[in-house]
Amino acid sequence: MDANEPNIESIRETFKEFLTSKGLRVTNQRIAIFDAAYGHPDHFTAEDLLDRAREIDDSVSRATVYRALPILTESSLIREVDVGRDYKFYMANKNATTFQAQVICLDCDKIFEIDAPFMEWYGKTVADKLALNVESQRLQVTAHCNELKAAGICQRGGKV
Amino acid sequence: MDANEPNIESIRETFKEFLTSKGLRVTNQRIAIFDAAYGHPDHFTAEDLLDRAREIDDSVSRATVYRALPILTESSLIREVDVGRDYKFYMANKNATTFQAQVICLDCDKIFEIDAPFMEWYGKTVADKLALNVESQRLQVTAHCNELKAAGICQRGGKV
DNA sequence: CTCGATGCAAAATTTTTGCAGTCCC
DNA sequence: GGGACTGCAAAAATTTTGCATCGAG
Repeated sequence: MDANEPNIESIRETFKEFLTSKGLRVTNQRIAIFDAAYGHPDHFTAEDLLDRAREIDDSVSRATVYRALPILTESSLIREVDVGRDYKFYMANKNATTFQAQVICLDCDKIFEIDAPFMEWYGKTVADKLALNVESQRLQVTAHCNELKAAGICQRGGKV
Repeated sequence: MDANEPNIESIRETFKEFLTSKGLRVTNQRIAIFDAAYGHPDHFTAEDLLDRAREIDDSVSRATVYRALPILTESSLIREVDVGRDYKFYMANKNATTFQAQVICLDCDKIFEIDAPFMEWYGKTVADKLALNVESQRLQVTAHCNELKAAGICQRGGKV
């Protein structure tokens, strides 16, 4: 945790303002889902989120989680991370200023976020060359970390 | 179609040899599925492939298609292209020598393959810096082609 | 009050699997 | 002839949807 990142209370207010500005209602369930998402330090699935949200408000249903996820994504407060599994991952959009790529470890099955600032250049290049309006980009690396695995520490700490 | 690309007959033989070398059997269904895949000029889904394979051999079942896809992928004769939809795409692995990225057009909903040779450098960089064995990489750009759309020709020809 | 939001359960969708019969080698 | 392969249908697994009810504004 970074000491100078905005605290959850102020981000929660931002979320409420986002809902109101879109003409959506501020419900207990939506707040519980937001809190669950922001309390999660890692990537999470819809099902993970449901479990956590229910610890906060046990009336939260699966359907509501699935209906809240696009809203949270649109607000940019969470980010969808699709690494090609059957289900999608999400994560709280903590203050990352540069493009994030994912490293998916085939040994420990974890997803790590790494900076890939050159992707901003790449997006511009593609946009110019092909006359496109780039909407989003995705860069993923699937890899083995054999040495680490051998040492029993495939599980890397926060920063890769 | 490129005139000097290997013809389907010789690639089919390669596939048969691959099956044999793996101790797998050369069945009519597998050959029909192979032919259907290689006869498809574009990206296709499992369901597309089933339809086409059934035109060749109507005994082909959905289960066999799903069971054949990993084999074809492992043989490198087809390539999996996952762009984050509910279902996966595949395509015949025609002679591409450099890394291929995908451009997904939000207007015409098509997938275009483009060369991204710098990804080979990127893979090496990641491998070195993080002590990983890179297994695969994925680079995708989602975009609008508004100008083209306005002109009614969002549908770009073969080469982007 | 009003109408958006919710919970529940059923549906939808793609992919996988169990099993009895088939056919490649 | 033996065992890998196949088709069929049921199962899995995640996400979506219809509908009656609830509750935010």
